[in-house]
Amino acid sequence: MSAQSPDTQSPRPRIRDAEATKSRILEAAKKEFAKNGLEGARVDAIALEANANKRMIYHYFESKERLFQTVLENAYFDIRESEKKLDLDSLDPREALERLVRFTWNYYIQNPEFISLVNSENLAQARHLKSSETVKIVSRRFVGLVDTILKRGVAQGLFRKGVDPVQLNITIAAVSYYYFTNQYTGSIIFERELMSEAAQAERIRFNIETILRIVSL
Amino acid sequence: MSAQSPDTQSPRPRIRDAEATKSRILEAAKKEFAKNGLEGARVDAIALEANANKRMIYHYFESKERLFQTVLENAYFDIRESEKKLDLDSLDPREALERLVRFTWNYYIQNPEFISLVNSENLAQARHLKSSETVKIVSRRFVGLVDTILKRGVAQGLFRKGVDPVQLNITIAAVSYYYFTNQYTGSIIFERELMSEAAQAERIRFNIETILRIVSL
Amino acid sequence: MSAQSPDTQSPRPRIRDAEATKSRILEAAKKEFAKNGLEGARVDAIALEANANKRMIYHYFESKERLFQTVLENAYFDIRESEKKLDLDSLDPREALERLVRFTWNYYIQNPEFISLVNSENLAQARHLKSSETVKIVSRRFVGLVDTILKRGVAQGLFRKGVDPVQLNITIAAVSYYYFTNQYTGSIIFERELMSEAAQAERIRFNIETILRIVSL
Amino acid sequence: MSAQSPDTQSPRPRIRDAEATKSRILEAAKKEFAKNGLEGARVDAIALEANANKRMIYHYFESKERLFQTVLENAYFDIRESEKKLDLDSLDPREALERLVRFTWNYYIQNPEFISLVNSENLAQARHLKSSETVKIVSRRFVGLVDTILKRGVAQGLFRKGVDPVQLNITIAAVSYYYFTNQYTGSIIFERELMSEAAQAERIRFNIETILRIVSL
DNA sequence: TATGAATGAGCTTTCATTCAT
DNA sequence: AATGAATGAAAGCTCATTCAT
Repeated sequence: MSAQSPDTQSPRPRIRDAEATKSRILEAAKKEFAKNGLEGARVDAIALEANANKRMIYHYFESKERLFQTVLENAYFDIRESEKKLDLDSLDPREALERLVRFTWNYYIQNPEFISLVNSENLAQARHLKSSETVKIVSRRFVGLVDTILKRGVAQGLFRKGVDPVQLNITIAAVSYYYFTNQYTGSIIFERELMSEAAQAERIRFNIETILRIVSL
Repeated sequence: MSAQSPDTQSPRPRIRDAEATKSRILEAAKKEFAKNGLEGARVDAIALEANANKRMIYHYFESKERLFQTVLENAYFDIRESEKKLDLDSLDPREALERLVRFTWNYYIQNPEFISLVNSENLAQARHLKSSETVKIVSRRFVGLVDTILKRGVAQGLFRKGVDPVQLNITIAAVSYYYFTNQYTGSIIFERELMSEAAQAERIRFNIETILRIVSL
Repeated sequence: MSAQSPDTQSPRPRIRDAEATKSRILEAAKKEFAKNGLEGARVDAIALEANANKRMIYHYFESKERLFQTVLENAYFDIRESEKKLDLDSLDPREALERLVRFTWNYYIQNPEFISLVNSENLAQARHLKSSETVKIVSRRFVGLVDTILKRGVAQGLFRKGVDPVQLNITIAAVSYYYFTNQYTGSIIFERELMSEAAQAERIRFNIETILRIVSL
Repeated sequence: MSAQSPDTQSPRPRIRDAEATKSRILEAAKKEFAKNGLEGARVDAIALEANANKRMIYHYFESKERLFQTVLENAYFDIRESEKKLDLDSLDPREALERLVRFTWNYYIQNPEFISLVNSENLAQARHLKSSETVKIVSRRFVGLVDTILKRGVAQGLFRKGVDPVQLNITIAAVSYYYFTNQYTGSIIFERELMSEAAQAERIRFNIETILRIVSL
């Protein structure tokens, strides 16, 4: 049981490292919540996957609900951090939009938990996000992104006037998000494999076309 | 919904009417599953709401999982039935698309459970839909709808060629669906009331514009 | 459901025949109780197997417990009736014993439920038999059987004196009964197929030998 | 039975001792299964009797069925352990057989659950034993016991040749086992008190006689 | 006589959480 | 910091039995 000698190299470090334990728990929790939803997730499963003790979860995160909140906040924080690195201001407005659409798509691909977590939070009517200051702060920055691109496009005579940046923002998310979140039912309804490489490439192209047509003169 | 006479709210329908009981259970289950997800839904709560006995649920539907499947099949059946009544073929292709976008929006408004159920099913990786023949059959009809409109539009020189009807179909759903399913987190992220009458009207307009621009020459 | 027209010949007679229904229920109950024990037996399963309505069971037999009692009484009645037909008094005492041993064996083979029912009743500490007059009456006759054979054997100088007929009776039953009731665990413990034709023949021979040795001079 | 000190009956053993808890559960389960059978046994009753939490039962034993399996394996293990201590090889073959018959009898008297558990397992068609390696191993040793005695008896000119040790083994068990398992119905059928001290002594004598007559020249 | 609908009590099992060390 | 033992509440589900026709 406790046969770890302290100085030999252990494959899975039981070293008393609070930060490491916390982050292992968070990683495991993200997976479990994404896979099974808030209600479906099992604290036991998280502890097992995190190679941690169940008691630790309560020690660090107080409750399952709070753990979910932390996972969710981190998820929002991460996506906003990634967006910051896009450097859209240096690009031609049309290319900036295209890059943003591609980025959104790729982010969902590489972080499939994100969508699932957001769905869970919406099922819970965003009750965890409501009390989260962090999320509100990082979100503000993000909404400004599209607004800037639109204004630059209009100034350069490339885009039409009057496009609401929030509506556009929502639509950029929607055309990718929906495709992923509904991939399982969609594959059945449309009797088509929606997640093959080819199908994905086609969808990205379609989405870029859609967004550019929205802003075009 | 059910055959209750409207002015006498029967306190305890001990009437021995299997069909009525079944449909009360289904109605209650739809609500509960929509509100709390598949895992979060409580069989007790369904029985209570249906003014039925828990035992009856198992008698008629075998298990919670099967009950969910039935609810889901009915939901798909209902939306497809409503679409059938749209009579789009008699309209100008542009008007037909507009009506379809509006219909989709209104259906989600009037049947908020639909989105929630579909989300739950996707969390479950569509395992209930997979074994459902009913859904596959009713879906086939529906996919043809947009295809017909597109072809008519192209023939009349109103729409460009080469628009994939499945992609368009998905996009029509996406721009409405996403708005609803993410209304709670969205309201926080965008710091804007997304479900007010005005906000809704604006979104519908934006969506119609989006869809028409996709097909325009 | 109730589409039986009264005058056409129906494959499974739904004719209102109380005796037939009762006996179908009894037959089904015997099987179910034998297979699953008193607790393990399911009233539903009995009704299904009997091609009868569950309500009928309660109509005719009052409760599951009383149904079990009736089944058990019948089982005892049947075995005693069969024994009566053996006509042992006309045989040589040794042959009479042999026939009795063979009969016991064969009865268990042909009525495997008997053993199982008796086991169930013993688990219930014979609480159903206690109140049964029928069983006490038919049993009395039976105990006399062996006593008569023994006396005849002693009189003819074939058997030794002083063998207790009750002990012998018990032993005759024991050497067969145990073999059957423990056939499943026995096959594992002894790593031997106990129920093959050859194994059975061998056991019968051994049992006859055992019983005859008990009484021999 | 367990490690409770004899004079202080501890009202609520909240001691955090996994082994003790497990063995209390096993002891209680043995009683409950013996009394009510596999189906009739109540997990609640076991928890109560074990002075443990119902949750602990599932923690340690996974399911009611597995708990039964463990109880059963232990029961077989215990009887075989006791037999090992008999030291039959040092005795005269006839005395060895007598001792074995007496031992069997006494073991059933002192461990009345054993018979009941075995009966339950046979009702279940030995499905728990099938997957138990432990039982198969301990059984092998036991079967050799009688074989050795028989061979020694034949070598010394005391027993006849050709007696199958397995048949003898079964018969030794049968004449005691049947008496106990059928004590309740037997007392009614034979209208005789079968479990009095005198009745028992008489039965033991009869059984020893029976077994010795089987092997005698 | 016969039946399908309905039920309350209670079953096994699961879960998030807390206790003791 | 870390852990295994323990628990109350409640979940899904099953059962013998009764009701209404």
